[in-house]
This record gives sequence, structure tokens and C-alpha cells, in this order.
Amino acid sequence: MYIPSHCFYLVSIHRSSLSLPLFSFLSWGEYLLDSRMRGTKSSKKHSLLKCQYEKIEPNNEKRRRRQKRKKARNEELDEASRLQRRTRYLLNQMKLEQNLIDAYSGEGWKGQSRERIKPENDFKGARENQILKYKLGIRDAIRQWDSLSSCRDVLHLYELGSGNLCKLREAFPDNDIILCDGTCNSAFHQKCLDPPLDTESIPPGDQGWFCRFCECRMEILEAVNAHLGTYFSMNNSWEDVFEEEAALPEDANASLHPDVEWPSDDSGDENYDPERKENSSSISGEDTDDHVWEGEFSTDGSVGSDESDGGIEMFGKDAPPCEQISEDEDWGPSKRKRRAKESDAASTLMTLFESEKVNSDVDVEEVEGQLPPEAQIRRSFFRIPRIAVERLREVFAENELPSRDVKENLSKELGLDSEKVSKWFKNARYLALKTRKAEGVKQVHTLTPGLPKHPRFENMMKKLQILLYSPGIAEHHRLVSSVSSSACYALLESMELGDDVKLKKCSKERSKMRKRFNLFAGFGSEDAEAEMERLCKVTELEHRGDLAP
DNA sequence: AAGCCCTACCCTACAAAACC
DNA sequence: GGTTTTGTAGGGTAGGGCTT
Repeated sequence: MYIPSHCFYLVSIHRSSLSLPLFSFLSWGEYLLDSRMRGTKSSKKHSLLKCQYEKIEPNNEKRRRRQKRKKARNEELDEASRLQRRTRYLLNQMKLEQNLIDAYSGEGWKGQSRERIKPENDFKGARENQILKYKLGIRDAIRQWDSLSSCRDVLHLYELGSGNLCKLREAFPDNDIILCDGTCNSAFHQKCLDPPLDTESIPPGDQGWFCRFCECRMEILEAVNAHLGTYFSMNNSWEDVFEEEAALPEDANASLHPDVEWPSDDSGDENYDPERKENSSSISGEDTDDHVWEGEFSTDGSVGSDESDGGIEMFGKDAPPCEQISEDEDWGPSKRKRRAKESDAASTLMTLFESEKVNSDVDVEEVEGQLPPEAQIRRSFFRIPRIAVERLREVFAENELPSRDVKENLSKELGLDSEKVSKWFKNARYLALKTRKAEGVKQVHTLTPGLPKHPRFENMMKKLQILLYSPGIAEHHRLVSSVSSSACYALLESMELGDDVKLKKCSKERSKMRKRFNLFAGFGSEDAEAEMERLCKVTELEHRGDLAP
């Protein structure tokens, strides 16, 4: 029996529409309980319990593995490089905080709905507090540098006056001692350096050569000076760095973020990859099974790190107290929510800034002052412009699951964030699916008349009916109607074995089929369609006889 | 094999728009 | 003006594909 392969395509691409909802695998009661638990306060408790009983083990396992890898990676880096990276990271973070403050305090956010995103003092205070924290972090990095540089054997060097003469001096004829012009008061054998220092690379008169440590320290200070307009020099000890900030009263540092988070490996900064040990001076806890403490801010201004895996995700510790509602809400998911809202505020600022020009006719400045503080921190709302939505719909009608390139092009074309475009498609797919399901059920009883009354056949037609309401296949309507009954049986057999929604697979199949068909026929899509129709009709005629009693 | 990325599917929150 | 609907977004779980 011949069944045209395109028939499989016709059904398989919309297999998704026929699937049972996920909860069909749960009992109804479980599902109800589960869905009711979600999104409520009690649901958070529920998730907490759930995690305790179900999730903790695998998560910890994962976390441990991740930590292992990171640790292994970190061990390859020397202390100086790590301190340098940490400082770079801290500077970057400071820049971000400063940008946020600048963005919020700018005059640009006074358009439509803008009163909602006007920063309250708490926000600014929190950001400034973060900056203070980073400054202290830099101070601590330099402190660590100082303490490390006093640890001579780390670098396999020949220290003047120490009596620890390196044996390599005899081993290599061209192995002079070179003095570092930095503050470490150290001397090195050329061959002891890594990489070994060639004689040609030594500056004339041995002046201006710095060991790796001093070079790093210099770079750190230069970066800080360049960024903050400070004048720290190599002669400054760590106590001189951000002396004023460190001298602030304890409560000034602790008032807003008593347990403020420390940037972690997962913080998104590739330059930063902190090593737990480097904070040993301020470490408050050490490698336990589940988490590695990098230390915290200590009262003397030393800085440590947060939970290893959780920098950002560390529960309930990154938000100022004013945001911390309850212990429950600080745990896990809600934490994530809050963080996301924070970042969302920032991204929305950009969007609103762009729409500012358009919406500048509304003056709400006078209203701002009258609004209660809680109203001012309400989530800002962005609407995709109507024209953009129309364009998105057009693309959606052609392809529900556009490729990344298509989405990026769209985002450029429409001036929208690519995430917004993705989100729009995500929602559109979900809504379309819901609509299709609803409509499919409605249409079940008004199907094509004159078809055999066979339970299996009726089932198939129900499914086909759903297919007909799927966007993007309207052009296949007539093809579907002409598919032979027996072919449909076969199609549905294959379909029922399938998964719920595999649009991705389906679209792949679709493109494969298109290619195959075009290759086979060697003509355009219209011709291909006509050929498909012809084949369907032929098959239908062939198999009508099969079904007849 | 594990990790990462992306997606589906679902629920929910919230603000704007539409409706009564 | 109050209520309902719509649109955008956050977030959770699960699974597949690809890379390392």
C-alpha cells in the first residue's frame, strides 16, 4: 500500500495540537493540588518542602560537581592573576551600579508611566552601598596582594639577604639576578621566572622591570585610578586604598546589606573566577559538603565571597531589608523573582527611554510627588507597538517557530529586544495552541459529512479537524480533505505514537519534506502543492476500495 | 555522561485597553 | 467608573539536541 510521505508530514507537523496536557500524567487531584499550590505563599512553602525532599540531593550533586570543575580550573591560575581578575570584576560591577544610578537619576524617565519607575531613595542608597562594597572589595584584594607578596617562597625567587640561594644559579650560565622595581623588594633568577626572562627583555640598566606580582598590582591600581579618578600609587599600602570608605562606621556598611552578596562564579562576568582560598583571612566557613563559604564582609572592611554557587542566587541576601518580606518569600524562587524584577526595571528603563520621544506629551511630574512610595516601584509596563505586533503576527502565521536568525532580524527590524520577540512568540504559540484546542473540541461534531462511521475514523477526523485550525496550514486544508482514509489511519497510527508537542522536530520534518519534494519534483512550491494534491487523490482512489466492505 | 541552551507547557501577576 | 479582557512578562518543570 502506498502512502505518500507528505501525508505523514501533514499530520506530523501538528502532532502537537493533539497532545494531552502534561497533567494527564498526574492524577487529577495531584494536578489541582499542584496548580493551586503554585504562585501562592503557601506554594513557596510547598516548593521549599518539595525541594527539601526531592531536589536537594541532585542539586547538591550538581553543585558539587560544578564546584569541583571550577576549583580545578582555578588552581591553574596564580594568585596574582586571580587578584587582578577579581579587581577587574569589581570595577566592572561598580561601573554597572554607577550606570544604574545615572540612568535612574537622569531626566529621561518622566514620560508616560514614568512615575512608576522613578527611583526611590532606597534604590539609590542600595546601589551606592553596592559601590561601597566593591570599593572595599578592591581594598581587600590589595591587602591580599600585600600579604601574598610577603610570602616569598610562593614565587620561587631568590631573595636578597635571605640566604636562600637558588640552585639554578649554577645550573645555567646565563642566569642573572634581576631586581624588581616594585615594592616587593625581591630579586629573581632569570630562569626562575615563568616564563624565563631573556636577557634581551631586560630593560637597559635593569630599570623599570617589575615582577609579575608588582605588575598585577600596578595594573590594579591603574585601573582603579582610571575608573575612579583616584591617585593610588605603588607606594601606597593597602591601608591607603579607600581609607575613607573603610573608616565608615560599621552600620553604614551593614545597614542596607548586612549579608550582602558577594559576586560568584555564576555572576555572569567571565573575567571573574574567584578562588575560595584567597579570602582565607576573612573566611567564616570552609568547604562543607553543600557549600563553600568565601567569607563575608567583615567589620574591618575585609571582603569575602558568598555562597559559591549562589552569588546571585543566594537566597534572601541580595535585597535590601525593605524588600525582604518574609523568610518564606526570600527563599529560592521568590528570590529569583525579585532579582528578575530588578533587572527588568533596568531593561524597562531602556525601553521607556526609547519610547520617551514618542510619549513625551504626558506630564506626570506633578503626580509623582503625590504617589505613595509603593506606587512608584510598581512594575513598569511596556507594550509592543501595534505595527510591530502586526508584523509579528505575519511572521507567526508563516512560521510559529522561527529560527533564531529570523527572530533577531525581527527584533532589529522592529527595534525590539530579541528577548521580547522570543517571549512574544512563546506566548503566541501557547495562546494559539489553547485556541486550537478549544476550537477543535467545538468542531468535532460538525465534521465533514459522508465519511464512514468508524470509531477509529472519527477519532482521526477529530484530530484532523484540529489540524485544520492550526495557523500556517490553511493552504493545506484541501490537501488534508483529500487524504485517503486508510492513509489517514496510517498517519494517525504514527501520530499517536509520538510525543506531545515537538514543533521543533516538526518544523525540521517540514523543511526536510519541502526539500525532498522540491528535489523530487524539481519545480516550484505551487507545482509541488499541485503534485501533492494529485498524489493524494490518486491514493484516495486506490484505497477507497480497501475500506469498502 | 554531563552540562548547557533552547523550547514546550503551564500558571501567575500585573498593567493597559476594552467593555458595560 | 467599575469590571472584564488582553497583552506582556516572570518563573517552574521537563525534555531534546548539541557540545565538551
